[in-house]
Amino acid sequence: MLRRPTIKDVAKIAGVTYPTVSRVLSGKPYVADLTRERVMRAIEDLGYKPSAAARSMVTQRTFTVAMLVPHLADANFGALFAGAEREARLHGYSVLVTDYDAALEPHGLLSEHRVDGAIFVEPERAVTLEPQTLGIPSVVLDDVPVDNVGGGKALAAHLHKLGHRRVALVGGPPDDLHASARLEGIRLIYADAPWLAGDWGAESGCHLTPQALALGATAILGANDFNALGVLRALYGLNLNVPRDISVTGFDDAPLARYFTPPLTTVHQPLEHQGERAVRALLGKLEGRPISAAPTQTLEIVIRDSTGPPARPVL
Amino acid sequence: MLRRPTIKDVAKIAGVTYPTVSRVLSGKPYVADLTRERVMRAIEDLGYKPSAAARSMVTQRTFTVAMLVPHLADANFGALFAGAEREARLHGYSVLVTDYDAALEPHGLLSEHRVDGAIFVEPERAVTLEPQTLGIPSVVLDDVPVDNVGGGKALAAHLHKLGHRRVALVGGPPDDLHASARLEGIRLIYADAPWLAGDWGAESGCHLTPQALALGATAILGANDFNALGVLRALYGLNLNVPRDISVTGFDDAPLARYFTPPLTTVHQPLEHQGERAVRALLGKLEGRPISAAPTQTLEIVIRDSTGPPARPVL
DNA sequence: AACGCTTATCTAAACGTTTGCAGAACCCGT
DNA sequence: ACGGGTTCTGCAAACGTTTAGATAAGCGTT
Repeated sequence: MLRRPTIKDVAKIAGVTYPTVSRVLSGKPYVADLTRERVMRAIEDLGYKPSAAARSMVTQRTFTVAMLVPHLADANFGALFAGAEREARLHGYSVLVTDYDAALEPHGLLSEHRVDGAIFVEPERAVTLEPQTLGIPSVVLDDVPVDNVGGGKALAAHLHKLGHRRVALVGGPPDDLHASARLEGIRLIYADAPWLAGDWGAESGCHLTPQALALGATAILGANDFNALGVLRALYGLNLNVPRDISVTGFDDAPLARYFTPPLTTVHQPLEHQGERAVRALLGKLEGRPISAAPTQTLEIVIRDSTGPPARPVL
Repeated sequence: MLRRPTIKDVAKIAGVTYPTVSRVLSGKPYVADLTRERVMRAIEDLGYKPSAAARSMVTQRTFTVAMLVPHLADANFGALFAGAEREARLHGYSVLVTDYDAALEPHGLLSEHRVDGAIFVEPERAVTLEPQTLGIPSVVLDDVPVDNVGGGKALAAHLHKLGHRRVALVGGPPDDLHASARLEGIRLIYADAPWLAGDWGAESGCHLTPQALALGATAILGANDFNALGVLRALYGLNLNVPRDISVTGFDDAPLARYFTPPLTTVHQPLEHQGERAVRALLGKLEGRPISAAPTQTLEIVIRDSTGPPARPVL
């Protein structure tokens, strides 16, 4: 294998000049049917594939957007990507996933005009480099806002109706916007609900559980489903039954949540839809379309087996 | 904003010609210290970022490799990516993650010389398009083989020692190589162990559990941790206690596995390491280095609380 | 038979880099 | 003063496309 075939090789075989081939490839009008056919054949025969690099040299576009996730390691962004990918494809774009940190490296995605725009999955990081540092348009997932407050409230209301009088929020980084919003919603019902912050991992939920119990909580709300899993784990270790002795809830409705022991009551996050909308917003920016502020999306609570009446009902 | 600064703009400001700037950027020798300094300053001032497209036009390389995962949606490849990314960065490459299907689209990663090589995470798909269809070097994750057979055997041996006489493998696609290898290992101990195949999801483990029970199994081996989670869920629904009434094992040691109820006995998969080695193998191919066949890597069993002696010991 | 339209193709310039080669300037020993 | 190294910098070609503008051919009107 010496060299990859170029548009010129195709042209030579088809007996035309190379701009004609270009026209065929981009589906431009004014190409004779016969010519088009010959060109197609040549392309096929040679196994020619256009060079994205050359194309984007002249068009100054890559038709690619980046999706920056916090740590790629643990994330839960599968559905998010699926939605984003589909929407992007619909408009002739493709989506690349990377780590924040990797993307910012000297040769990273964002540093060398490799993508036309970026989607930041976590708002916190985005702001610190948003202004002009980042030379390309970007959107934060939260530009498509979801009603975390409402979700928290729904969960709290559910527990309150079951008879719980004292609950605690466990997990989530102390300065995180989502976690804070969820707490805010909870406090709409339980004004003095304590928050034992940590991070988004199961470990966090696990080791904070004893404290929540010590605070007298009869229901523990995980800041997300993984936190909740940790809580479940700790409770199991303490020989406490869920939901008989204590109730637990999560947040996000991860695909696995319905398989926890017991299946987790949580709030469903329409991640796929969010990914789709984020892409739509980004492409809007890219093509200079005015972006209408997206309406906040309400979140549905999904009740499973991890919640029930408290052990000793107050009434 | 009219135009992004180019190497020529930098050159003008620094008072040199643009090839000199190029030399500075690529750290070539023979650049006067003073000149280098002036150029650096200009780059800084302008906020200049090189164009990857232009660069790869002339070098014919992108210094980027793709990591193709099955469905990106559900996958468990976080650690894998982390390892790959680190190793790649070490050699000046970056890693992009995408979906098989997306990558093969007309404008996908693989179709337009956007990457120098590809890593296929699942062997099955890779072979179907390996030969010359795919115009670039690629490696399959299994080029860095792990001892699935040994892992299965270790699990089986552990159960056997606990006193189990009848076990069943649950989940995993019927034609999957990994799943088959795991079964093979199990049958080294339990020659007639049945396999109730499905897919890799929790759902699969969940609805196949009753059948496994009907077969008289006192221990159920999930083909992976998610399958095992489904099994745990089903058992919970059946009011059976793990491990008192029945034992359960997984495979892979997903980060979450230690937080299952009860914490899952499983086999640890060194994903990070595998990602690292896959990249090393790929870069080897890219740079024409001879690739030494990697030795099969042994897998460690990790024993947690989901396994114990059978309910009615045979002896 | 010359005219204008439409349709099809070609010519040439441009995109932003890297790199081989050819100078230019300097320093050294003669 | 002169040739012969170094060390630095400029010139020009090349990479594979897209796209405006020029040209050519075909055809229906006058």
